[in-house]
Amino acid sequence: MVVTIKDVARAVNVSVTTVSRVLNNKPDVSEETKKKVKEAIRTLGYNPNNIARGLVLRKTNTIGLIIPDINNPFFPEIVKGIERKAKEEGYSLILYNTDNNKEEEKEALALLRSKKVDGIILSFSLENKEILKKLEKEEYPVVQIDRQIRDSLYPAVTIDNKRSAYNATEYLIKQGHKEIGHITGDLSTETALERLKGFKMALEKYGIPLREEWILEGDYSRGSGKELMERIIKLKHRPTAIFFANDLMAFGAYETIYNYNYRIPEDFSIIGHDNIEITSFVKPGLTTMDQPKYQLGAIAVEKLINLIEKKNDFHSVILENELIIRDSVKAIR
Amino acid sequence: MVVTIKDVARAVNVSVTTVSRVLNNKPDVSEETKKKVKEAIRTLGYNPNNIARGLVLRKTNTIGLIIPDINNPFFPEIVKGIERKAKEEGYSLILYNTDNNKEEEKEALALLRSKKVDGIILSFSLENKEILKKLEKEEYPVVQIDRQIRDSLYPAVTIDNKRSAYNATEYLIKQGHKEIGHITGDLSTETALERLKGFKMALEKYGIPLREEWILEGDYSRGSGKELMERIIKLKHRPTAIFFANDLMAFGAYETIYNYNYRIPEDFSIIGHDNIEITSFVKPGLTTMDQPKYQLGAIAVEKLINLIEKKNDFHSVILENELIIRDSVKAIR
DNA sequence: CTGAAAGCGCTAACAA
DNA sequence: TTGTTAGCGCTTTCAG
Repeated sequence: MVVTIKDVARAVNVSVTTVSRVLNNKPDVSEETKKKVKEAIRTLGYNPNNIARGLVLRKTNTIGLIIPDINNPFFPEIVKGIERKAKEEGYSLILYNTDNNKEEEKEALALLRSKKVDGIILSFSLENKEILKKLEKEEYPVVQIDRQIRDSLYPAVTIDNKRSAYNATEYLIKQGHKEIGHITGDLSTETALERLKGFKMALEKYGIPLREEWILEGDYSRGSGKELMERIIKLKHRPTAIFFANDLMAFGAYETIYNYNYRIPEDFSIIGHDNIEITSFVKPGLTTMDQPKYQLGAIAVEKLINLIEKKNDFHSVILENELIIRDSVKAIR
Repeated sequence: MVVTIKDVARAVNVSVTTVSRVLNNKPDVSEETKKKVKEAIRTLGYNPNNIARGLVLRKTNTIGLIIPDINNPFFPEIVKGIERKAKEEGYSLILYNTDNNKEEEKEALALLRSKKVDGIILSFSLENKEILKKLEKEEYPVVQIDRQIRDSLYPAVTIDNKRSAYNATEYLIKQGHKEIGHITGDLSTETALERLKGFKMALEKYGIPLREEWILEGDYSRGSGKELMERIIKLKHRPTAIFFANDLMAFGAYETIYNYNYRIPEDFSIIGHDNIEITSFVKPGLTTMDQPKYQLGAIAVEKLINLIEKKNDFHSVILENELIIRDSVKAIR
């Protein structure tokens, strides 16, 4: 049988209130009883039932996390930042993986709510923006991470994706490329949309014509990078450089390129996005836009806790990110 | 204000009991009231409070997961298997990352228990075996994954690590290598110990002398692989092949080897362990022992649920795993 | 088919 | 400094 607060009260011959008081370090309890209670707690091996406590306090000290794909190396680092910070602040983490499925997103949300998590950090696709609107009305604490839905008032913790894509593309241009393609992310995410915009902006800025057949929609998966790269290789007229909306797709492209016996960067210059760890130990090293992943996670937790504590901090935060130059882009004249 | 079961009861003018009954699909409630109740639930936007339910039912439908490092690509796949299967079975997942810290392991356990999770899946270091013994006495449902503590009665879901290491080493030998090193994992884990045993067994079986200076203890991190490879390179007499206890350390070694301008596999043959996704897109592709990661996770959930449901299934399961041959091992005569 | 009452383990006024 | 009481939102006897 599991030991409850009653058992320890009985053991020491005090009321449960008193035990509760020492449990929560409240004042107004004599040193002596405090000592006795603590003793009993230890000998009985009492472990407080946080779920009962949660019921009365309306606080579970748990936050929910909904992410698209824990298998995409971009996310584990974010998760780590979230987990670490959350633990530090006394929160546990309930994790849901949606596989980019809109229905799963909804379900996860409902589940998390019925578990009465104190707040939720999520990375949603645009299709579920209505749901966020509803949550807003209830003032349910939510912070968006990586993927922002702009219609929502909920704060987001992201980088400036448009600018980041602009910088990536500009780098290609400054290396002398004039024929540049872009494999986008899943265009039902704001992130992919923004990166596409940034890409186009850069082309326009430098007066480089945009060719629709060089802009292909991927879904952030390695497989889609692989496939789409094949489409590009089969084109009669091919770009000399390609900006991939994430590193994983870029690696998919590596495979295809090698399969066709082409070389990087001699035949195709490749630039990625996210700077996931493996970019550095692939050959050639992938030039990419870094993202402060761990920080993204940690800051999201801070923002969420502010919301939970009614500090009404609805400002989004945009973190700086920089270009990491490695060896996958060739300078041409 | 959040809407409770009382609110819907009041709205339909029935008792909370009745509402509870339709919530849980119990019989003995007329079609008509059922309809009305459901209607009210929808219009009021009622979301059951699972935490209150958990209090009375003594069941949270939540399981805890304690893993060493979500950033090590080996784990996200496991987590995915766990998350998926858990969701399928109606459970949520609380995640704790320990960074291989023994104290964090303990804390996570205590926290999870006070959150009254129905069971726990964990990957622990040997140092905490006493704690597991204690849990056993309380019949707390626990399943071990990847890392097994043999003193514990709790079932483990793993591969046969000794055999796996044996096979890896044997492969090296059959490719003609006679001077073979081994970078172990953190030797406070059973997994690393077993792999070391398997390595030694293979050498012995084939009458190959074991050289202590070629056996170095790592900690499963890329950094340690990098460092230890450097130690090996600085040796006067160097092995021609090295078995790394996991792929991540092998990749660390790749770096060092390239930094010293050596080549793989010409100068060093490398074999890893785990077959994390990136092994295939690194050059040269890393030859390694596969692990059925997703399955490991899914099966652990099954076992845990059996335990939770008192099916008293304490048998460990050992999954098959195979050698994946790529290009990091050279055949020599 | 329906409801009243008790209780899950805990905290928080309020009294004493 | 301590205890009594009520109640968090729900399920479950037990009666009707």
